[in-house]
Amino acid sequence: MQKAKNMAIAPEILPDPVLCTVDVVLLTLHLGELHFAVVARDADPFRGVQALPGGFVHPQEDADARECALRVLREKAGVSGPYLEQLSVFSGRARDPRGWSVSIAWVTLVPESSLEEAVGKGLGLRKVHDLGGLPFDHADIVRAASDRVRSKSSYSSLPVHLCQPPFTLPELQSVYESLLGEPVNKVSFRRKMAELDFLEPVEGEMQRSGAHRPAQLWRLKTRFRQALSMTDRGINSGT
Amino acid sequence: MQKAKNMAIAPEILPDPVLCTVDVVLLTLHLGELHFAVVARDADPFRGVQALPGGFVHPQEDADARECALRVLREKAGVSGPYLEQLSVFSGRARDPRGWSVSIAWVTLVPESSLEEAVGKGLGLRKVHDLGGLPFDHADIVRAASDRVRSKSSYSSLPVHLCQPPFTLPELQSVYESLLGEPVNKVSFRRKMAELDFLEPVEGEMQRSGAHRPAQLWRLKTRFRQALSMTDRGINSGT
DNA sequence: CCATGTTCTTTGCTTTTTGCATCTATGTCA
DNA sequence: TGACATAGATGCAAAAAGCAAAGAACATGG
Repeated sequence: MQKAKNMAIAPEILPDPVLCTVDVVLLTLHLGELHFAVVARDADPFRGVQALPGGFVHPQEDADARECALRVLREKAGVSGPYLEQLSVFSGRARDPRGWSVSIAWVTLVPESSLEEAVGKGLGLRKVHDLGGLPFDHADIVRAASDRVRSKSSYSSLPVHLCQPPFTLPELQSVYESLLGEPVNKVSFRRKMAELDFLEPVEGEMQRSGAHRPAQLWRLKTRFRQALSMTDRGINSGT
Repeated sequence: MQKAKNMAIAPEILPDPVLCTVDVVLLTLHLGELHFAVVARDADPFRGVQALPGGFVHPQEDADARECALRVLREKAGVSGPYLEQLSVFSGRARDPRGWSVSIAWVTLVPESSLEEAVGKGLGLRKVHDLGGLPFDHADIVRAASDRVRSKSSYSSLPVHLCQPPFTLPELQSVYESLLGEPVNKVSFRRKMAELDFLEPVEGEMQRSGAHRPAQLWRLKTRFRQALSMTDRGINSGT
């Protein structure tokens, strides 16, 4: 039993309780636009309202907050083993009517195809600029996640997690362009991918796209599934 | 009274308690090396051991976690109004013998001169690579803070907070070089500062350095006291 | 079975940015 | 007043990024 090992806290210094929760901004690209996942809340406050997938930390189940976020993702979105990074903590007495609370917010990026099943079961997708009606400070959280992802997109491998492997370089480029909001020079893009060195070719080429030269297929090198590859010079606009 | 307004939580879904604390990595430059501040813990566990300044969140006093971090800085290090940014959350059941805990970790950068009084009153300074004997996971926290600051140094105004204004460009350059761990080309550095555009000249020049041309004095523009100025291309090595 | 269209990929420049050496400016001090 | 030291500017060389256009590889239709 865990409690038996715990050290007692003198009652006079025992702090007032703080609600400790986790919220996940699950991002994906749908029709070339960044979307985040919402689920209907199953309890008050805001029962039935669409909100970020989240919940209380369960000290018995969760070894740490990352495990908690992964559990939430698994239970509410059917997602396992995604790229997951800590965003920020949102805290204070004003954000939750139940009292002083802490939300440990996480961002995760997945290809749209990995959400198909969950979307059939009630998971919702909303554009990251469509923030109306969100409870608590979830609008702030989504904004922060979107800003973080967009700013990291210009100098890292982050956007690759929105692509279902194997994928082609033109496909990946269009993902980068969606996040950056502007076209990218093709040659510069390929030079940058070579420099970042997080892709490896997959044998066999794709041809389904029709009457033209087939493209090489690529996938993420395994050592970059959690760690990002970064460069000190970003990608700029193009043609 | 705050409690009166709070919404009740049904007992069956009330989560187990989580200890909610704040820890601050207070960084400064001493003799050209990055140091962090430690204070002797005033309670068990680890009473008397040198640790990061920190403490429990006080829901009555602190409006949010940032306010809590500022309070800790004020009470334990005599620092007010510094540049302060959230680092990360360190959490889990293993990091604190009292139970499942969350530490919201913050980084702050101050000029050495602003710590003189607190150092006289028992605040300690240790090199960021000297992590022996720290309690909890404070070594991990300091490492994360040091990594964050070093990596942001190459493309942002962050290091300026280690300089007591007014300062000269050569002084600021040597601060950047200390953080980057390598010399920086003088012309590139000045071009980058001009591009980042976070400095404004102070009338009057310094001459105390002796038998040579005096240098222009500068200070941080007020709008960059909390927000950083960033560029998409970093500073590289130089002569 | 070859010409045509389409997109992927590479190549050869032009333009921009960065790095380096040097030159000038402006003070102190003997 | 001239030697010295560091601040700051300037001009050129090297490197990187951007752009246009050529070449490659396929499907399709005459």
